Amino acid sequence: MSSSAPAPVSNFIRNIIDADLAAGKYAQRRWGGQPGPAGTHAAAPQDPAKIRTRFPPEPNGYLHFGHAKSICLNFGLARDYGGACHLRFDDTNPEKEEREYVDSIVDAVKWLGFDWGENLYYASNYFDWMCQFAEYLITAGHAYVDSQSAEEMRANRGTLSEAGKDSPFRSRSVEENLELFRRMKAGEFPDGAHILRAKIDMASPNINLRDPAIYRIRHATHHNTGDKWCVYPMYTYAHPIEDALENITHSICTLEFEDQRPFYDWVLARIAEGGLLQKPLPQQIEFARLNLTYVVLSKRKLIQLVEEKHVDGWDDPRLPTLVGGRRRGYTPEGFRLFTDRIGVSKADSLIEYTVFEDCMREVLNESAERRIAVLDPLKLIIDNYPEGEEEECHAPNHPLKPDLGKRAVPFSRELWIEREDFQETPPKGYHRLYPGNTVRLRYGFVVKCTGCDKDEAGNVTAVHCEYFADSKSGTPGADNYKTKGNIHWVSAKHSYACEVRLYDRLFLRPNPGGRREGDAPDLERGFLDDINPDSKRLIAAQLEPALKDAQPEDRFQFERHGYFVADRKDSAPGKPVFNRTVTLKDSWGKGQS
RNA sequence: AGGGGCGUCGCCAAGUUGGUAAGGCACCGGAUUUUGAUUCCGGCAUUCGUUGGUUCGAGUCCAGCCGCCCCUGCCA
Repeated sequence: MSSSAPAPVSNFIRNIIDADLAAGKYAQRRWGGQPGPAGTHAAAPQDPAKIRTRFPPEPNGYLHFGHAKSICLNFGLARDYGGACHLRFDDTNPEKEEREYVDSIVDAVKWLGFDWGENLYYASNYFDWMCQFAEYLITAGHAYVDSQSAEEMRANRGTLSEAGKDSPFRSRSVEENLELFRRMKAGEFPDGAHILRAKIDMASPNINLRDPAIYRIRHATHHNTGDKWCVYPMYTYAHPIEDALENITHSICTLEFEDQRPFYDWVLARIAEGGLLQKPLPQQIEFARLNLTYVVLSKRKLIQLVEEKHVDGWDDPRLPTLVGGRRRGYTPEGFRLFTDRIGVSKADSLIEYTVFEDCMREVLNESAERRIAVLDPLKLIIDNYPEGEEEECHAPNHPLKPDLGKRAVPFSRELWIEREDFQETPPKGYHRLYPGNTVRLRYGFVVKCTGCDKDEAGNVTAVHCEYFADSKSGTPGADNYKTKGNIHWVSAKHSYACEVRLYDRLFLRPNPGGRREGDAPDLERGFLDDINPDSKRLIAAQLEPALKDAQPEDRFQFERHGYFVADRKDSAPGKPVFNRTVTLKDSWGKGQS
């Protein structure tokens, strides 16, 4: 929706699409309004979508930042080229997939700001066609039923450097294969008794072409098709068919599927030979998956973090899941900006986490209203301010957007200031509060520090100062006071204590579990070794009164601190709880306060 | 070991038919600034993993070498 999108930079995928479009590759392609084999599109009008891409998650887990890259990529291309992007659940394995995940995936994609319109599909709705195509392949001599055990199959597959051996069942007749496959389908055999395989080449240097499995027996209830089937297609067979049925033009996936592409093409070419699929056939394009420093993105590791309770569930704000990022306060705009900023290529890359954070800062700086919060409160007493008196100061809600107005913040004799804004003996270059120094209380008065109180242990318990009555911000002459320091505060009498969660990176090292300098050659480290024990800190902050009204997911900049969001789960009406999304940049070294 | 990929500034990443290295982030200066934030201006690869070759001319073509990633699930 937002218009100021910069011109997209060229990348290898856009180059392919540009060339395809220039060649008029899809000019004759038709779209029957629903996915289907050649016949369902034949008499239909031209496909209104210039290109079709798809985001095809398997509904067996939560989406993470890596998926966000893929989502933004696929939906972004469709948007830019006047195409369509389908949301398709790749639910070919009945044993691992659940309804709960499809709902969460739908939410996540919507939240990121994308719309698939009518194009929400399930691979499991194509099982009839996949099965017909399988029978066609058998009939054409391109597939056979193998009755070896899984172990035998593995043993006969060969190795990376040695050819495999043909299965003793490889030369069964078409009739026998058809008969067996139909009986498989009818439920006459137990799991694993037989398997349908593509007949390609057991000596292929590409292991994926050594007669890959295409249909296995699984007596299991499927979340969508129930007990209708007891044979299920393998991903490598199903995926190209799903793409073709849906008129996908560019099937974009990650690099590890590169070796699979010859089989992808083989499946489609064989079936198209039977006139069953519309041409041109979809093409698979592979890109490098997202890697981020200080983060783990593998499903296995994320599960472990959750199950072993190193974090508080899948939506823990420290997790790089989309639900976690959402609770953390990261924004959809930020994810989109990030995807654009890092680009897409085939080179393995490792993106610095700060790039991600900077994208969030950039978006939040523009959109978040400002508020005042004292995270580590220290009392400031203005000795020459009349006891019992109070007045209003006025703070702009957004320095970049005066039209957002100002709000009143109460001022009184005793304030809370940030503990780190006072130093009895200041380091060089420090220009906040220290005895003798003059500082402006942001949006309020200029004060001169006169000293501090301490307890027996020597800890500072309160700071004293005197204010200049004619220095109030916004009043004539206030600008005559020049101070280098400018600190925030809240009135002790009017502020309220609130739970704030200060989140920090979950891992202490850029490559969690990676080797460290000086490690013995045989030392194996786990990613859990690098967990940051201090990644979540709960504090009681003092907030300005206006913050009480914050609604779940309202985002603010707490001035001089960073961006915070009212937790969508733990906030109660009138009692929001805040999560720190990301700190402000700080060139003075405050960093992780 | 066989196959498939990748290697351009600290991190990403452009580089259509060979013509003499975009941009972003980071970083370093300087200006503005009631956030040590933001914004703004300026700087930042004689060099494209490496070695040779072809050419008037190569990041772009050829050959060799080096390094990294992926592939031996009835997972996706």
